[in-house]
Amino acid sequence: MPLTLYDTLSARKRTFEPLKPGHVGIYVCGVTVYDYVHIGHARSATVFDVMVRHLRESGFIVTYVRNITDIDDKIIKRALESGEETAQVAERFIEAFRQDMRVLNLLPADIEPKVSEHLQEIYQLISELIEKGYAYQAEGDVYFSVSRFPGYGKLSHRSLVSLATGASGRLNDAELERKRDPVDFALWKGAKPGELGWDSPWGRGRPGWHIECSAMSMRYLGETFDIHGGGLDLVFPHHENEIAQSEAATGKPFANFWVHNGFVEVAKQKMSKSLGNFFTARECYRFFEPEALRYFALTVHYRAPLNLDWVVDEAGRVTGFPSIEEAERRVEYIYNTQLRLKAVSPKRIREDAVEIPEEIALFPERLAAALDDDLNLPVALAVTHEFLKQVNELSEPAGKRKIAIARKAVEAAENGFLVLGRVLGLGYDDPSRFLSRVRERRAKARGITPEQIEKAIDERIAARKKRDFIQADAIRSRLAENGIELMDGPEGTTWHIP
RNA sequence: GGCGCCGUUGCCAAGUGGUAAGGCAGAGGUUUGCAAAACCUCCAUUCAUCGGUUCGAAUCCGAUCGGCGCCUCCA
Repeated sequence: MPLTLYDTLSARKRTFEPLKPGHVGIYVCGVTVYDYVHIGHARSATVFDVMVRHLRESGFIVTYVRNITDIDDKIIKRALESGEETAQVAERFIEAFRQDMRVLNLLPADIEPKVSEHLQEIYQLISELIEKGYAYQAEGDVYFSVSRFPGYGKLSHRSLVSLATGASGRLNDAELERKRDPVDFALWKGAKPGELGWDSPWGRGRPGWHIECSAMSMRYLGETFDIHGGGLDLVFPHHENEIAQSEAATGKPFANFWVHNGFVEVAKQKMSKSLGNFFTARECYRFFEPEALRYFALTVHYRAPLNLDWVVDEAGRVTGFPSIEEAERRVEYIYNTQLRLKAVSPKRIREDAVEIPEEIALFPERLAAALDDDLNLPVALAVTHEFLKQVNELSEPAGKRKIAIARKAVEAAENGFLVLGRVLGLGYDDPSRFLSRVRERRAKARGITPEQIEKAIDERIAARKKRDFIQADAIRSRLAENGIELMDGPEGTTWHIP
């Protein structure tokens, strides 16, 4: 079944068809590198990561471009504050950005263009717009003349009239004076003496905010490409302006599909840097695994708001994120299920048995079907859960259920885990390593060392051997008081902290 | 003010014309020395409210109430 995606431009779900059969070009607006990635960026990146993974799993050859904006007023401001060079600030946060993406198991983009390396493309695009009469110089600035582009407003579905009323009164007089129309936007901003700048045909300055995405996307994906993505807050003005610039220059449609993800919300409000209500991803990892954040990002539809909650202690310090911790328990379930499958006794596996539970056999196609439906992430998790449940059913330790299971079923389950890791990017780590990392972090948070727990377990094992269950239970309840749960299995006793 | 989105069980969350997925919490059971984990069963005649269209609506239309987003830097 074909992929459908909600397209902001046409304001409806459309069947996705690539411009070039078998190939997909996708451009996602990345970040401006003046600070660390926050939970909202992580969500956005995860959504598009799953989109790319799903497209690849569906057989498309995908060119995934995610830009880095490394020339921007905020970076300049930041550099001024820290006394660094602008490029240093950018470099520092680019490195941090890449690391943050990596720990979230986000596929690297095929091309990660930086503005600072594409000035030539930007000059050329601006020149073309000036030549065609869509842009004009005003002192050292160059502006795009919005009224010259008839389609302006088609992405954000608003009229020029309504925009004009909103724009006037918000701009400073100096800027307003240079603009022929308040809604016009800068393609090139002239640098004041001493300000950071690059020499251009219009003098020293720096590119306006939107032009880089037009220049770089066209450079790598062509004048018209398949999918352009980003956060909902980029619809206007960023993407609206990109369309205007690009289509004015080429006379061709810019992107075929516009896909926008919803926000992470904090107390029902959008998480954003300007509101200051954000948590950076990296500062939260002492409370949960990055993979938990990834799972959390998949629990709601990509266009819907994702509500973040947290708890604080009396001093007002953050002590946890309940929803993400719940997501982490779900990730633990994935890994525990993997371990149970591995622990199935070979004696139970029969070559001649043929029965494969359909939740296992059909998991890959059900997952694909969920994602084909406008990337329905919660349904993808639901079918994943049904798959995992059935794998657990299959893996019930021998001794409890001595029923033979088909080798084909085991293989289908193993394949299911590969698909899960490949498409949703979940359960890709070494199960034991992941699980012990989680429980050791939780033990540490409770001020207990794994050694102390192991020691208590050894004592309990000795008591159990003597069938001294009173003593054994006493040890167990003492641990339970500290939140530690023991599991007695055929392989011995393990512990975990829920 | 303009444009747009949302309101589903105790909580989270799918479903967008054919009679309510999934998770958490809760209840019962299988298993266990007892537990935990795992699995099984149960858990919304009802989808903010009120009207309308339809054989049929959570899903379409209108009104009302409530929440949010964009219109300015923002994933």
